[in-house]
Amino acid sequence: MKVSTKGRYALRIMLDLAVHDSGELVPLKEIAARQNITLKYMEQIISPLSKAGFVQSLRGSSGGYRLARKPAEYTVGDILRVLEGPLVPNACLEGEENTCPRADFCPTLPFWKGLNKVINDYVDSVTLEDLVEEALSRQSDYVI
Amino acid sequence: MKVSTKGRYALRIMLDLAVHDSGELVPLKEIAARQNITLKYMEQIISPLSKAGFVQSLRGSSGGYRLARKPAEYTVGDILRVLEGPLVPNACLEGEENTCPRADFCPTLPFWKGLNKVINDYVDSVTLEDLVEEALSRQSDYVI
DNA sequence: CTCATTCCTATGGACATAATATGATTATAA
DNA sequence: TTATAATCATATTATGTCCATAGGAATGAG
Repeated sequence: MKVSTKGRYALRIMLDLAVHDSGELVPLKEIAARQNITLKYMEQIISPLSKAGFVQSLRGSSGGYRLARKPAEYTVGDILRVLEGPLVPNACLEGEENTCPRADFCPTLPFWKGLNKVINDYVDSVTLEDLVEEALSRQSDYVI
Repeated sequence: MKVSTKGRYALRIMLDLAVHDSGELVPLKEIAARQNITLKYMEQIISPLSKAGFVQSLRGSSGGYRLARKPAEYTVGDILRVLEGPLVPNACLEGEENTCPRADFCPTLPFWKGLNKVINDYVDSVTLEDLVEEALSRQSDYVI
């Protein structure tokens, strides 16, 4: 019942990019230093975010990353799902089709659907901008 | 972000006991046959439930299990936590003390606390009795 | 070109999950 | 008492995921 480190780190990376968003590209090396995460591990985490179009990147010297949209336009759920896949508490809720043979009569299915809903409603109710405000109110030097 | 099979099976076992609660002891063999779970695996799952005082057991011939309380007196969260441990989405929320060195300034901590709250509020808002009603309304022969 | 940076892929250790298996212990029925 | 049927306790094994480390290829600016 845990979110993996990849999901949690993705959130920290996106938040770091949001807090340090000056329009300039931010090299991953800087984020790695601030967040105390190894560069090589961060590359694996930001790659899916880039492929999903959540960040813009430029290779080569003086390259780096920057947010593709405004912080208010990302929900935390959006970000977590890129790294975690669907945030479902039970495999029977995954996929379009009901593959579980018990679906038609399973008495616990409504419970799992309800849990799924409260989780996803919540993570989609918080935006990256909310976290930015939280970060600014908590620490003056923006070192997250 | 998944509940393990042990947690899900625990719920099905408790529900089976609730639906077939006639005051008599129910041998695990019967539940295993109805739920299509191997007896040996079920033994591992019901053992913590028994130690937690959720079910009463009697050994020997014509022994078995029975609920220790009324179905309305168990929340689904109670049952899941016996098998899963605390239902927290992030390790930093576990334990009494704040062991995470980032806790004092971490800008994502309030988000995780909020997620933790909606999850636990929900799982504790549904009781075993609610599932019994769901089961009876879904299938006439009570074979869950 | 040269250097910094993104991008791609592979590898491995640690740990958890999901079973399966074997047998010991206990209590009831006959 | 004896056989039976159930709980209880460990151990083993396969499988998979998580968390990271690593090496190198491609790219772009100066």
